[in-house]
Amino acid sequence: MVTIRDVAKLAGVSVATVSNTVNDPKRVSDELRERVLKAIETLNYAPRAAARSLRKQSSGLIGLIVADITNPFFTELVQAVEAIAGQHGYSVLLCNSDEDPVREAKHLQVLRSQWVDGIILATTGEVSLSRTSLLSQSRVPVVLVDRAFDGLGLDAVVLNNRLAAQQATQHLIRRGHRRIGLLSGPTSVTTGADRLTGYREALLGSQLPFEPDLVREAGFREQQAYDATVELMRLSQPPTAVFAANNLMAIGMMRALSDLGLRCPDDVSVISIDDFAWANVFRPRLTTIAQPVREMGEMAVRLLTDRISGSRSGTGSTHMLESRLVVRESCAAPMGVAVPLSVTTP
Amino acid sequence: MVTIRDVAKLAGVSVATVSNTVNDPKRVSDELRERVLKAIETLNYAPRAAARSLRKQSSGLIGLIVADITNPFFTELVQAVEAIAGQHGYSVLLCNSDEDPVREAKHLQVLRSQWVDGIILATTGEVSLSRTSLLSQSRVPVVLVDRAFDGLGLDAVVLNNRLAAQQATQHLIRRGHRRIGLLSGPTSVTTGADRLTGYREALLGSQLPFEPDLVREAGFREQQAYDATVELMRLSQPPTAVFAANNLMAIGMMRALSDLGLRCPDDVSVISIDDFAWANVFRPRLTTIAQPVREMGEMAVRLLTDRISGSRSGTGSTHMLESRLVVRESCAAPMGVAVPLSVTTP
DNA sequence: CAATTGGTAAAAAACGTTTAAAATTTCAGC
DNA sequence: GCTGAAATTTTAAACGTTTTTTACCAATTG
Repeated sequence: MVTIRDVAKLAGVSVATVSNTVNDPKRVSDELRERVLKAIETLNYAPRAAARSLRKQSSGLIGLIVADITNPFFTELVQAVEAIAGQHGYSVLLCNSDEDPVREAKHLQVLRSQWVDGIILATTGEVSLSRTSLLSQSRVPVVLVDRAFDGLGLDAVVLNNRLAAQQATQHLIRRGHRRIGLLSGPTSVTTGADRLTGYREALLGSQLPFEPDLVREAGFREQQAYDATVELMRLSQPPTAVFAANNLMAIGMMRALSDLGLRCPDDVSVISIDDFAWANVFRPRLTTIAQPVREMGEMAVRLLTDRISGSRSGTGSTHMLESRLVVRESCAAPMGVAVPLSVTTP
Repeated sequence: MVTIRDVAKLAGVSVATVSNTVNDPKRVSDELRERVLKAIETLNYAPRAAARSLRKQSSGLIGLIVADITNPFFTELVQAVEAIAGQHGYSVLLCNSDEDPVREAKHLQVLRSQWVDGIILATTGEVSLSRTSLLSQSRVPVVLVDRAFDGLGLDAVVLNNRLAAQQATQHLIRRGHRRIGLLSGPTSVTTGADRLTGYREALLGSQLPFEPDLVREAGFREQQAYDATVELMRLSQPPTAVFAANNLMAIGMMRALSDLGLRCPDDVSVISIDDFAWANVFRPRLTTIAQPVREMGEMAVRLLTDRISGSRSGTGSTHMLESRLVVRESCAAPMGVAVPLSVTTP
């Protein structure tokens, strides 16, 4: 184990000089800096983060808690956050709550004792538990991502979920659909509730009735969406199109349709929120509402580092990013309905 | 900021007693322990990891470096490692090298200065650079995963890649194929080289000729596989089946086939290494060779914690896990060839 | 009854840095 | 050459734990 003392001894200077050459090289004369650098090189010295952060009262770590790392949305978020945090000189401590509020709370405890400099949190939404530990825990800056909640004055970066859901629903309406199903997320989390709202607003805007029977809560999960799709399609009057509120549910739905012997988009059209790299390897290629995932990660990191540096303070605000419609092949006109010309070449 | 001193003061004991009740409760009398615990509770005290690890010479952190986190194989590996490391009381510092040896080396530097207790490394294979920094860096235990390399005596947990490639190739052969293409990974990494070897062995075992023209190096990347597929299919005698050496290349291939107007499995059969959650949402559902990803993560963590605790020592060894054939729909008999009965109902 | 033992608690010494304060050197201006 | 200021370097004091050493007290033993 090579410490700063060893370097100092070899270079024939004090430890303070070594520390200075590492942290603020211009404070030390050319000659000594030269000697110190050489000593560091030959000893292959690296300062010990634990000692440094003890003294500096900051760890150089940020915590990232995601709800489900196997969800491509979060995977891409993790990728972006890790890359951008790295550019800012931070390493990231990754936590995966697996949609479990208890695990989320535990992770928060760990992050607290690690004294991370900040936390980016995609909460499970069951905030009762985590909220308290969040609050009680010292002044660690927290930025929410994907899923917001009010009342704590935290910064948040989220999709404009209402508009996104409107976009999706309107796309189906423009294609001529009148009975549009919804695979909804849990309304206890903002992403679930807002997307439901957007769906209703779109219907309303086109003077279409809202039929509760066509809406199924499937918890953002694939298997639940599979089951819900089966139910929907067995209605006496099944929907001619379905809007899935996230990627996992879209996949569950596709699987169900295929097992039911229904063809997409011939028998039923599908659109969903969340684009992902392989959406166009599916058959049919999925029409989706894309989220600017990378920008979300980027913004979250920037908000967080600004909080950490103190250049940002006061109560936080919610930052909304806009979605983008990606038209592929999974939406067609319902059987027997002529498609308006304007839509045939999107 | 509440420190151990504050707790000690409130409980009316020395700091040593507080430390003992936290770390080794049975060393302190019931009465004092009671008082201390209460004080900790009311102050909501959490020991500071930096101070603790400075003194204990261990950080409770393990570093995990993956080559490409958006690759579902690595995503699942990350999930497994994070979960299991958590059970062992470790948090994981996630690093994504993006198949870039330079980034990998940088990450290793960071992990070194963070003094992680151990590292799980899926190396990019370009070891020249990372190898040196690995060697020079102190005695941090390292476990390689997915991709091994010899000469450093490190523990490694990998797939039995030769056998896996044999399985894949033989499956195609049994279906009646005689001209089988290979989308290969770079032979500079073990996974690439071994899977190529397995492919050749399978051909040899069935007295089929090895035709270099049917083998394309596509760097484990989707786009390169796309291009390679186009080339393959434009040969005067194109293959009737192709074995893609990983998931990403299988996807690139499917995309290319579709763009070429070729149907799978009617015109060309496809099999690949790496199963993933959505392989059966693709059309056709992909026949794959599944890796026991979760077990690999589990074993890697166990090897690492054993090294850390010192219960394992000496030069490391390579642990091979076996693959499993998952038959779905992407492999059929070549046109005009009768399929042996034994394979029609796999 | 003195001496030893055993158990519990407190005091104090690390751990390896950074940084404020003190000391030394350098150097310009007179 | 002297003075004071500026630049550079060193000394020493933190940072918050854990752990070794020391102190204390009671009980047991010779």
